[in-house]
Amino acid sequence: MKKMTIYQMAKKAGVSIATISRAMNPNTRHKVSPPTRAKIDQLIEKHGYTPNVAAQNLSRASSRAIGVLVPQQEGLFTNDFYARILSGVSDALIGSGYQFKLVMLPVDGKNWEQHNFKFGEGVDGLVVAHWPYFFSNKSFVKKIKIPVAIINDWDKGLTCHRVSCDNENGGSLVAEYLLNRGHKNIAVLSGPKWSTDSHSRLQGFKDVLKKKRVKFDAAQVISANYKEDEATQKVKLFLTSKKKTSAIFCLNDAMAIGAIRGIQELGLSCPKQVSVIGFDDAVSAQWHSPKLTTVHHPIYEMAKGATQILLSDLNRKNKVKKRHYVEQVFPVRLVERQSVAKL
Amino acid sequence: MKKMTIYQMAKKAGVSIATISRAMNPNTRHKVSPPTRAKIDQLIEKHGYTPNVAAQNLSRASSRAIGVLVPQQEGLFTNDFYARILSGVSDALIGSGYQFKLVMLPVDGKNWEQHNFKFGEGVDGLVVAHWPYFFSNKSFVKKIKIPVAIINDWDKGLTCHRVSCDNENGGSLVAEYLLNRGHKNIAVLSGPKWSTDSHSRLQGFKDVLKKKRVKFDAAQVISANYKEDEATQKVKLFLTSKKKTSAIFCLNDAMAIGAIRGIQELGLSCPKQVSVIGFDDAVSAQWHSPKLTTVHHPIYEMAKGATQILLSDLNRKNKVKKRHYVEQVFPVRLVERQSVAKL
DNA sequence: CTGTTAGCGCTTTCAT
DNA sequence: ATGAAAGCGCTAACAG
Repeated sequence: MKKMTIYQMAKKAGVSIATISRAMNPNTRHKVSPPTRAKIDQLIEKHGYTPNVAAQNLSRASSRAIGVLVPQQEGLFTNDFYARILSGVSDALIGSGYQFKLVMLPVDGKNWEQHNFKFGEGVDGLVVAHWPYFFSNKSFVKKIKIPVAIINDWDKGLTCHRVSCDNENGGSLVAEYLLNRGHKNIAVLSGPKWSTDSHSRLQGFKDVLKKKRVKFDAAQVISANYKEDEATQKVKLFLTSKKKTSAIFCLNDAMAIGAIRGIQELGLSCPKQVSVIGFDDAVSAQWHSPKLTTVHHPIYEMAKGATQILLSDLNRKNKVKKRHYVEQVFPVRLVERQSVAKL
Repeated sequence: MKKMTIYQMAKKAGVSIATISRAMNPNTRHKVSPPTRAKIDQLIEKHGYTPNVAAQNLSRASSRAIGVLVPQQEGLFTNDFYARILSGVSDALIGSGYQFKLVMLPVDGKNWEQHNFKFGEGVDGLVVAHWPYFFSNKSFVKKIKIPVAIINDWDKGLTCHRVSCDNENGGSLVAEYLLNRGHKNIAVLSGPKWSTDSHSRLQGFKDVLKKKRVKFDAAQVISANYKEDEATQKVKLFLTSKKKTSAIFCLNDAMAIGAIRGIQELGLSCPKQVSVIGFDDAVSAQWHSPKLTTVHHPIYEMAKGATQILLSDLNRKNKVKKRHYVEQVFPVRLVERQSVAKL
């Protein structure tokens, strides 16, 4: 049983295709007389007619879909962060009439040029959550002809919407919290050098220390890579040389988990002997022992916000108003659990 | 800067639109002479031309996208199960040339008829992971004109592809494991009556008990609803009346977590006094204390398998071969952790 | 309220 | 190797 076309339906109903079209579209449905409407409805039901979406899209010059650009990676959504992003986007889409399309792009830089053309990929707008791609292709934002909203606090001055979170304040909150609990000798497990988030967090952290006149030198930052295992190793190494450290600020939760393991493998207790504080508030953070004190990253809200911004841009498009790019910064908050001791 | 059309590109290149089209398409690209190809490539690059996807889809009568039908629910993908489904689908799609489209449908039965027409929603095939919808609309499988793969072991005899897991064997594994560890007085926290998975698991469980001549009566099954909180309540109630229970088989992990809490709130120890075993192997299961012994549910593999089946169906479509529906059953395995004691 | 008709931008024979 | 032209199925003016 092949799909029916609007022409076939029109013939069966004894009306023109325009009438069928009107009857099918919520906005024009009232323009069809009740009797005709009823007849058409019945026919539609009987034959299970559904309009050809491609034809509609072509005719309307819109796909009524927004895309989410993510890295093409095995098991991507078992990554809590991406799962939260998808939830944010899909929640924002509820009731909007827009569909949700995943646009996956490889993470390695190879052949990205080939993929560029994919940006037209049948979406009216794009939420970008693809770090690697972004970094080597900032200019794509200029090339792409549809509205874009980027999730993160990279460059200013991009011709697109941007949502980010207050990483700097997050770092400050950590510093204040640790200081208040009596910690003076704090080590930092940094993120990869390319991570602007990591830099901002560290900056906010240092600013508070400086303001409070707590000395902090480069030797206290352990350069790491956001990975759990590496954190374990580096922490063990660090702790065996520098005895004085009473707390470690990990620039993400994965490393915090790793750090705790490192501490425990050294036969030390967390938080009794060494406290750990993370950043992100990954779901697993609340289950590990000790439960991780960390800074909540509003990634869900950011994704939702990015989508909403996109949607209102799309709605505004018909109007004459000139486009402007919105930037939204979401607040972070410290979540106190059990991995930081009071000295 | 508006999007260019193939006509504008053709004019600039001094060739016909057919030539542009050929140059853009991998399959026909070799039919264009190298010089022309080069010129076109350069022009495309210069103007950032990308074909209009809707037009392509209409012309090709294919969207090169597969859809995943999921319930429209806030925070859906923070649910581990759905996250794993998405990962499975997107992993299967890597390199396939197909895009991934989320089709979200409300969970309450209202207006589902209105949504029916959405099934044409611009996808070439559909992976169904929408329990509520399925149950009230089994017939949609007949109406829909594209290949469908359903994730679960509902009805046999549906005209679509189906993947499931060996729930019954899962139940058997649990029974054997518990029996081997010396448990005789086992309670069961059942799932909602509509859950065929739950029934199958229980069936497999009972079969083993019967075979081993361990008596089991209806009073030992606590009817519950897959919810954590309810499990806590029911377990506390049950345990205060029936003292003999040494182990509880929970038909999903959420309830297992709840059950453990119930046990602990009663001042009892799990697994020392009461053992608990779950089903699903949710990510959180490995972090709770005690770490949950459970049956691993291959939902990721199922989603991936469903997608692969769909893709090969789609590829086969051109050929003359008659369609046939494939059914694939994935094995489960027991994951031993710390929530079951040896008596 | 309903029908006619001109696109929408591309793919794909069929010629040449 | 290239071009001309016929759709693909629908929407939206426009006319009545």
